[in-house]
Amino acid sequence: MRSDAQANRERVLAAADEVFREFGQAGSTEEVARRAGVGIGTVFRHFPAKRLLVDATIVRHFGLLTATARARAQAADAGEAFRTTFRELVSGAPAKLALIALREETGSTGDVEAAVAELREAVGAVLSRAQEAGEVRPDVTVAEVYLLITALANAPGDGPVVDKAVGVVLDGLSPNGLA
Amino acid sequence: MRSDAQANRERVLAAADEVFREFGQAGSTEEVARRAGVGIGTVFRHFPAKRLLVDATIVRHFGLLTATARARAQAADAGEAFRTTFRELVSGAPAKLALIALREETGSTGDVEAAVAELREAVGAVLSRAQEAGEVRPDVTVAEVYLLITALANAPGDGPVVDKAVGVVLDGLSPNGLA
DNA sequence: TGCATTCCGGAGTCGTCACTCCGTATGTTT
DNA sequence: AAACATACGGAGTGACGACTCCGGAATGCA
Repeated sequence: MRSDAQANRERVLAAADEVFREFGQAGSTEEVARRAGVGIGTVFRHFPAKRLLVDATIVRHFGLLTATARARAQAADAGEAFRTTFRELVSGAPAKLALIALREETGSTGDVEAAVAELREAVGAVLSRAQEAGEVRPDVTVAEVYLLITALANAPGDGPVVDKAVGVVLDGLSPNGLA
Repeated sequence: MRSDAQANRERVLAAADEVFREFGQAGSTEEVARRAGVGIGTVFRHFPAKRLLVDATIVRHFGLLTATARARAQAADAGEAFRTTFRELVSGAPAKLALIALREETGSTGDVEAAVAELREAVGAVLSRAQEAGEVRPDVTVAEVYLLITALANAPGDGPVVDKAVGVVLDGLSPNGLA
């Protein structure tokens, strides 16, 4: 692979991440090309169909999220690790991911499924540790936690309100919150 | 207004509700016409622009939700009223409302804002009563509750998982859950 | 029942977007 | 530096969707 090709591929992916996060699937390929500073032809050379571009963007994004979740898994305080991971995934470092919502509609190649599965697994690991440490109620499963994360991640609203809402949910997940 | 015109208007709105819930804003006007059993011309006669159709659909939908919320406000048990309303709005009778998400993107006429405000107000009433009865922690505001509802309403996932997640959130909202 | 008015239907228009094609440019190899 | 392979750019194509227009049907009133 030629060096300029590789560089362009990166730039396209970065631009796509930006555009899709802003407009969802409705974001046009042309806009992606414009922001990447390349011609449309180049975008299609790398990703022959729009879905492939979307999928690649999602995989890339989820890769980052999985990495941060895995990093937390090593922390000493299991409860704190869980809560931090939860917060990070909701509104955290790699920025808002309206992409999670996109996932649902994409017919998607297996890559996407795999990336999602990996993220779930990483979340599951952090969750299990926290539950074993008695920091999170034992009756919840990864499915529920993951659902709560995606729900909150896609929620519209101002920062402080979201933070507070997340706090409420975390209280509900704590062992004291057991009904 | 002629009687057939009024009947058609209803049918178009019902079809629009269905289509937009299924496809979001991407649902085509033609599909709405098809399901309503009328020609496209008729749809545009009643709603001269697509946004007006979307807005009218949202207003209609929110009207139903507000009505159910208000009905609950009279119930004897304030805590139970709150929890029931919460559940109803998340996954309840008038069906899933991906429409709430739509609201965010629509440039929207004032009607929509008004309908949303009314629903928030109704939720606020139920919430206040529950808080006064000591059934819901006093430090949460309507904004947060409303955000939690919209977040969960748009969450993808199977019924049981959603139910459980809602349960967790309600635990977090209970006075015991206070951190 | 007849007439005026309102409304309906759907073929046609215009713009947009995903995707193609190929002449030109850039990187790589010898 | 020449020659070859690989990429790039962006005008062009086809499909689709919002919206228009008007001939023909309902509807309601006298």
